[in-house]
Amino acid sequence: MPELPEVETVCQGLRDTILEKTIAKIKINRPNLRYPLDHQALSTFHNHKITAVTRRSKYIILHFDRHQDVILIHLGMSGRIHNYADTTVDKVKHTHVEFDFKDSTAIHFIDPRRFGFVHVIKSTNLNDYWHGKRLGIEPLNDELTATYLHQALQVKKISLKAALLDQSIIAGLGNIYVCEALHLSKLSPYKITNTVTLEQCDTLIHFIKIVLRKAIQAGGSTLRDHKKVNGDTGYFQFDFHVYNQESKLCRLCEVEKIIRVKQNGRSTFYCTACQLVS
DNA sequence: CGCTCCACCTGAACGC
DNA sequence: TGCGTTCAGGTGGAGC
Repeated sequence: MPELPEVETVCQGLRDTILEKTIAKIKINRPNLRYPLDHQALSTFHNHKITAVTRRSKYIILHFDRHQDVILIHLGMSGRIHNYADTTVDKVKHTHVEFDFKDSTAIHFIDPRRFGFVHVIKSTNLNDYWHGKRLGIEPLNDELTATYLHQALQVKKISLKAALLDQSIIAGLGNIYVCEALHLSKLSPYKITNTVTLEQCDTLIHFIKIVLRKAIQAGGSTLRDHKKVNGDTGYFQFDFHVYNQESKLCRLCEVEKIIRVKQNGRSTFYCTACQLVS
């Protein structure tokens, strides 16, 4: 499911529903997702209150009152979190973790493909954790400057598409928003990183921020799995210029048709007329 | 070391 | 209807 806008949408939904709620019980229905679930560590959150929900890249972080650890949730490709008005509802297929609250509401972690995971980490070790994952900077942060990106791209010789998917440069972009940002920037996904100029980096950053902000406003993109925590779909998929728009007319030049190619094993959608290598 | 590929899973969509 | 194939929003380890 989820790139940064989808994860941010889920975080916002969680803030609306579970802040200040106290965990009654965390139920684990499956011993492992991508990684083994730490039953013991998760049980230490019983009777603790959620004080904040934050996001780093595509990770959701639950913070608690009087607890030195945080719960990290990654949604993988197909993960979602659903809010329930009571703890006794019938759970849907692939509900792997249930967080029951003292007020008898609940949130469930659902993930058919099980590429997602739930980790317990010491708050003080969070920075080390991000460091270990080689996470780069947040795209919506002011830290993302043309100078930073230019420097990062200059030392590499890979396609611009691959570089933007590299989480150690910018953390949070995925296949959809990289395709969209490249198109708006009129840059070829095949352009080699060390040929990207400072000005082009500036343009790229401008459109990365725009496309992410718009997508967050739209509640993310629902292709199949992504849902807000209340069950609503996002609707940014209706604003796609290139992603999943194969053979449709390019919305920039209105002449050429969007094509789909394979890059590093993943689909790239782009306009051969607008998105130049030079 | 830098980079590409593939596995990890389930399920939906499509072709025959 | 059913079976086989391909594809999907991410990540990280193997191998070149």
